Amino acid sequence: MKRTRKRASDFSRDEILDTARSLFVTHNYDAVTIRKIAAEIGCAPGTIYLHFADKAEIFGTLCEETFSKLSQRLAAIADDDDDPLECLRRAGRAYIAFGLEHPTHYLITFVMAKNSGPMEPPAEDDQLLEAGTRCFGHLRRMVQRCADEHALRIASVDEVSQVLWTSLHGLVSLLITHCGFPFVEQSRLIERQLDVLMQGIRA
Amino acid sequence: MKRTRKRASDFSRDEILDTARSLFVTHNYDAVTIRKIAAEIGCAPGTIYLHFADKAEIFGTLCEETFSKLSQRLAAIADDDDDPLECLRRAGRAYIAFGLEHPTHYLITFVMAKNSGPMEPPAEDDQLLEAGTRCFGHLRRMVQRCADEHALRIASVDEVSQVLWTSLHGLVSLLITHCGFPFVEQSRLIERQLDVLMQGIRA
DNA sequence: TTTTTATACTGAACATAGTTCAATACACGA
DNA sequence: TCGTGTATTGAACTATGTTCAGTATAAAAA
Repeated sequence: MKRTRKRASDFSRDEILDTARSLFVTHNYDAVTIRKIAAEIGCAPGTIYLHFADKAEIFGTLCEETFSKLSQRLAAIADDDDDPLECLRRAGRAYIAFGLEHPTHYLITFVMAKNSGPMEPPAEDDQLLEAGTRCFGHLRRMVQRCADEHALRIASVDEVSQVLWTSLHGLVSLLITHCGFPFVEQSRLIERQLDVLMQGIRA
Repeated sequence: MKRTRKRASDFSRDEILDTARSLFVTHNYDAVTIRKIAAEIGCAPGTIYLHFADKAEIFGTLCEETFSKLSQRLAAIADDDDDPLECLRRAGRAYIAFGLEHPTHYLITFVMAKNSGPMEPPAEDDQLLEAGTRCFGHLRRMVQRCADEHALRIASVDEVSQVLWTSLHGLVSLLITHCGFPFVEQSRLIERQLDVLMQGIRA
């Protein structure tokens, strides 16, 4: 015999992910508890661990899933044949919008990054970082196209890509976490940031 | 009688802060436990709470203290009579260096920001945010000087200041947490970031 | 139909957090 | 020496992630 599926209550991996995803919209990482997920879907805490090694794996899976959507958006923009500099600006805008739409996912992937702190082992959360690096790949590809058309002041595609990414990330993460700070009106700040960055890299 | 000081072991506020500070250098926020601090200085966990309301207050105090140093550094740079754009660049460099020197303090103040997550109340950690906003004040003052000398492309001092801050913050926080990412050589990336930002804001 | 068996599931228990508080120890004035 | 007020204790409370011996169940076997 190989399979003994189909029980009255069969708690699937997807059911856990769905519940976690919905709790995620209104609660942050610490507030979404294994016990709360279990209670929500009506199973015991231990059941969760039949499908996931630990809490991080649950949220890592959700992040991967969410960032695939960002990856698609960026890919679509990168495939446009518009002015590459204009593509880059649109990609930046899309990146920021995405972060603001999925604040918890964004924070978990890019700022918590588990073990975040000095002196910790590199962690190498291959699974978790993959989503991010894939997105970065699209960004880098767009920068490359700008470089190919001699539209950049700076020769190194890596340097430009990383400067853009870190700058966009700073804006997104501060807009998400520091709601208290008296930022200027959000969309204006975003456009200004894009202005400065584009002006800073163009030839 | 008013004071019955001087016991065999008098656990002072400073002793707690000193211990926490030293643990901080090699451990992140979660790893520095109330019980570990207590064990280190040889008192009971409860003793800590005679001096601090909770764990956040301990680390908030340390952050405030640390960021006062940054504030001083920035103030010194801001008071220079050099070319204001050059001051700004030096300030950016100092800000980044500071973050890399005090990674845990930096993360706690600017990325964790307790309650960080969507839908949480603004928190308004006046005490904790004060350090940061004071530093931002120096930055803003420098930007103002650039504006006074018509050295900026963009009229709004607030917009420029915030764009600079968020961009610098993005670089610092990613360099601290994402040690795994294949960044280009660190000092080169930092200078490129400053290049792009300066080029992006100058008239 | 009854028995066996592999597996999904349970939920109490473990380790570790932050935090509280009744009980205790102690220094010092009387 | 005693009494008093305070500094200190450490067990206990709640809550977390995680584990695992035990239980229930559905399918295969008899």
